[in-house]
Amino acid sequence: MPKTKKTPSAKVSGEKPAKAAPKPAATESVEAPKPKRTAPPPNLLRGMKDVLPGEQKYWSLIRGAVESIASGFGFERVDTPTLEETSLFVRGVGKQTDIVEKELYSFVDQGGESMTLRPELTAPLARAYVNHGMWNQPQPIKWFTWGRVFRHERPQSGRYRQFTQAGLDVFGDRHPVIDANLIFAAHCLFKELGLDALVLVNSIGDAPSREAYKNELVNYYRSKRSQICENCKKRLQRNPLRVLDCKEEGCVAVKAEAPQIVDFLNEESKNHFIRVLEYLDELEVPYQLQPHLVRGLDYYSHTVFEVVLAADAESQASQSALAAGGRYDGLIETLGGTATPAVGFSWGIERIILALKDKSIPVPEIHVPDVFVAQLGEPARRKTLALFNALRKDGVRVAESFSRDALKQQLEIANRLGVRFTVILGQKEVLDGTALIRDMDSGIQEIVDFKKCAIELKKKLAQPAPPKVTPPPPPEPEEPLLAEEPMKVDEDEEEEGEKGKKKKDEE
RNA sequence: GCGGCCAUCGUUCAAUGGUAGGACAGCGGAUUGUGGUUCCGCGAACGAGGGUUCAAUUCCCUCUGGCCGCCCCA
Repeated sequence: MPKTKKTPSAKVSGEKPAKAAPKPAATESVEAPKPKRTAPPPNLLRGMKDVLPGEQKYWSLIRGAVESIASGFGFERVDTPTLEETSLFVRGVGKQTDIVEKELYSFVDQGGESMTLRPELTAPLARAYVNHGMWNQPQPIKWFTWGRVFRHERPQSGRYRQFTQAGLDVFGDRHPVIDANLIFAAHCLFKELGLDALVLVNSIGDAPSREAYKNELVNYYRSKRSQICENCKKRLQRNPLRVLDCKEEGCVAVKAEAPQIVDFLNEESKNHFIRVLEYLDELEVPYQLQPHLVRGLDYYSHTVFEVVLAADAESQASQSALAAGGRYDGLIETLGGTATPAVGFSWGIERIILALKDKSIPVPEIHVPDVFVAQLGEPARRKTLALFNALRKDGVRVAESFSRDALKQQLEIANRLGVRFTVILGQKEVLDGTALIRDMDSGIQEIVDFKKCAIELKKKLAQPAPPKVTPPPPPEPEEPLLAEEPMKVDEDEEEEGEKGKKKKDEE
């Protein structure tokens, strides 16, 4: 059975048969050209992502969890503008940092002012604290914020140019218990989401301690100069702490013997750190000391931490931090406020979503309607319109397909949506002043008074849904852990399949 | 910013220097007002621009975008 019958006329005339038309249209004119695109569609900007409806369940799950943690721990929501004066980040985050040096989305507006799409949430929050004289309020100030941030980096998975952070920050309290409880809050989210997470923690002390350590570190690395990479030699001059992040073989070896900052903390800094760890023990937060953990932003002091998946703790994966933060006691003063201690962190929402997907954590669907209203015929359609709105106002999650005529299609949609009940209104029901309530699971239909329809439905919905007898089909088979299987076998098989098909076609 | 790999219907996977094929999803049918199964049909793609060629989706270059590593970071 040949798939395409070529009409002789088409062959003779040499015209392009516009695909294999089911009806022989040989005599018809074929000139109707394929509709051509007038202009290529605009592209999504590099490193940006659309969040389509299918993704929303992740966002709403995390948003809900984050909000409940924030309010549970006593944080109040604050939203700052996406756009800030460029100088805020130069002063706050630090001129020397990569974020400010090469990743800023900055531009000059029509008024000639240099402004920047915020690359992080902490500096704007600190600015708000200063601008509104928050030190006049009872301390500590505990703020929760959620927003998009922008960094012009080379995108890859877990790294976008626009991404979302949610942050918790405490201003005006230097007590170590604050640090510990905040770390606990950061970890809480992962626990609630079912992700096995681990806190990596370190202290970089106060400024004098840090200076002393930097000197010693530089001295040590200079003594090993022959063993370290070119990059690290540069780093020693520019930003010495960064050498500890280097993954070059030689540098890793040198790092193993390198002095650790804890040994350079002055009494006060050390004491603070020890007490943070004690409180973490008390809170039973799974943490790991990382003597070489440093942060890239200038404003950090004392406690610094990251939250990673327990599975990633060893692998040192570069995009593995799902949340990170620390203490920044000097920032408020740097921005012109009265010296105010502060500590905070941010969750990286996109990375958490990736982790959720990666671990195949089940995420509840959103927007699942309970009831579908179906209609047959124009009079019924009119009544359905009103019924739909009555149910909606009553708080019933209800769906429709007003424009369809065939009941069959409407039931198909109702089925796909997964509603528990479908209300059917037809010619007959309209005349009788009744409605049909169909239980989509059992297929049992009940005739009810149209006016009592809403009440009846609410009564039914109040009862718990019976457990589904047929379990949903198992999700896609797990990817084989061993991906070393040679693929050639499959190819051969497919080739044979192709041949077989061709043979059939020839017959 | 640097290096490597890649780019085909909405998704996914093919094939090809000369008509781009399947699967899934979508849409529409299988007689009057009943979904989940089945059967049939339809619409749907070579990222953009240049070059080589009689002819480019295929070869070459540039751009754009994606993935991975580095820098750095959530």
